[in-house]
Amino acid sequence: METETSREPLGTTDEASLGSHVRSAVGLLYRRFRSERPEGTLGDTALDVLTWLHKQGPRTLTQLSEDAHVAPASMSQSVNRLTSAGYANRTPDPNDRRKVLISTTPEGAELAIATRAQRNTWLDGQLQALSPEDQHAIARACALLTTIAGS
Amino acid sequence: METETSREPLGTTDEASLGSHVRSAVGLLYRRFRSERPEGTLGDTALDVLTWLHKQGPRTLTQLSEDAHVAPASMSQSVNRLTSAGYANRTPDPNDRRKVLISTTPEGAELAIATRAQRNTWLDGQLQALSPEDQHAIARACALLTTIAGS
DNA sequence: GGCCAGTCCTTAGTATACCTAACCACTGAG
DNA sequence: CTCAGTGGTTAGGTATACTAAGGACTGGCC
Repeated sequence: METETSREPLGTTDEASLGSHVRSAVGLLYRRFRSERPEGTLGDTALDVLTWLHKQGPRTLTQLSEDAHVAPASMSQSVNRLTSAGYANRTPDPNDRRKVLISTTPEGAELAIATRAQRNTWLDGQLQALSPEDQHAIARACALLTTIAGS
Repeated sequence: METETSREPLGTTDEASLGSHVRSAVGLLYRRFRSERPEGTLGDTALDVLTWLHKQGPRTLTQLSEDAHVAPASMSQSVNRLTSAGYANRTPDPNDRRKVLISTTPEGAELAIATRAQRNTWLDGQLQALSPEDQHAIARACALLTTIAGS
């Protein structure tokens, strides 16, 4: 199975490094995912936030902004959209009232699950058509790249 | 869902499908890449366009919009930014004057190469620290996912 | 007690990038 | 020459991000 290695062994080709491929693939996928989004629904960031909250429980705004790699002010806006749509709540932290704990409402949790499932239908279908080895490669790449993104 | 390969090392929960992991990794990487962007420079889309033009030669606006999976109107705006910055030209197609051929200027081509190299420094550094197998997995995943995104 | 630096969050203003809808400009068929 | 279809553009709106500026609270120090 050296067929793929011969294509891109990192840095052999002039400018087409592995990083370039990763970057363009990410851009393409991101736009593709966005185009799947039905109108009138939450954006990708807002939905991600909802999912994190659902999985990890209440988080402070700063924690969320670090999770998403965005500035706190940006996250505050995203949370605004969620709260004004009734999908999340802000609760002052009783121990440190500078902090605000953000949590999902029941509707928010439900929406997070439902929307993710719906949006992943197409992608999962495509992925399941791949060979187990290919799926494994993708799973591995995701884990690796997630780590890199968080570093 | 239960028929997934048992070596799935990612989430243990049933809802954490491979598609979910791909999606969240893509979102994370996208935001990470964006945060690397120095201010006053071109956005990701504009830069991608410049790179495609450099590699493939002149393209019509509709072709570009299909490449990027965006609406023609959106691409028109992105091209506007490029042309007003002097990095691309619009040329009416002599055979069909409804069409507009978009091409890079020399400055645009140069910028595309330079900026990509600069932006990929960090990512390539991270990637080269990985084992060859991991790099291979990522290269394979990129190829697979690029195909999926384009389908 | 009261002051003050630092932390956490918010609001305001700006920019990128995407969308739909509406609208020209041109082509090719009749 | 009219008209339907194609290719592009502009207008208006949304989502997301940033920086800058400020309010609210905490904890240490006088």
